[in-house]
Amino acid sequence: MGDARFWLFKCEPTAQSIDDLAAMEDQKVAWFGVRNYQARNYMRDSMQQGDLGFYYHSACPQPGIVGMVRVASKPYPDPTQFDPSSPYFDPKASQALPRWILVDVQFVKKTELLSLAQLRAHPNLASMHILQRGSRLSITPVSQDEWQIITPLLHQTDV
DNA sequence: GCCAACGTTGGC
DNA sequence: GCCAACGTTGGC
Repeated sequence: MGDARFWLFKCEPTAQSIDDLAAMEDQKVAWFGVRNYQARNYMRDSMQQGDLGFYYHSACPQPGIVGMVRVASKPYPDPTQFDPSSPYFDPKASQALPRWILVDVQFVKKTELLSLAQLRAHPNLASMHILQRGSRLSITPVSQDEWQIITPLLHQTDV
């Protein structure tokens, strides 16, 4: 703890693209709907306000990194778990014993697509979590080495 | 649309 | 506690 950490946030662009995030109030959104314990634990136990992350578009024609984001809150209960009308409602969760914890994620910048194929092609990124066979976690840690390899490959978009 | 990989559920 | 069945993810 204490050291800066880096993350990768996966999201389907049909659900919430990097442009959608940039268009939100304060360019910030609660990362609701995570229902995987490991991903939850990262948010609850390991993330710190100010940590940086990559924004990754998945399950789409061009999967890959499309921008940079920042952890913009401390962990707090995901409100959708208490909402019976939400698809993320969890009847086993209560206000006293919330089960699902999230953080706010804030837009930092949009970049040109750094595709999954490009990531795979890089010899020094082979151990990246996202590149492992069968990797499905929606939130994964990124090592400092990986961060320093990838950030220079992210090019500014002309907007 | 296919299918491999993974997490969860529930019977026993 | 085991494990088969099932649902979901996500690249291709």
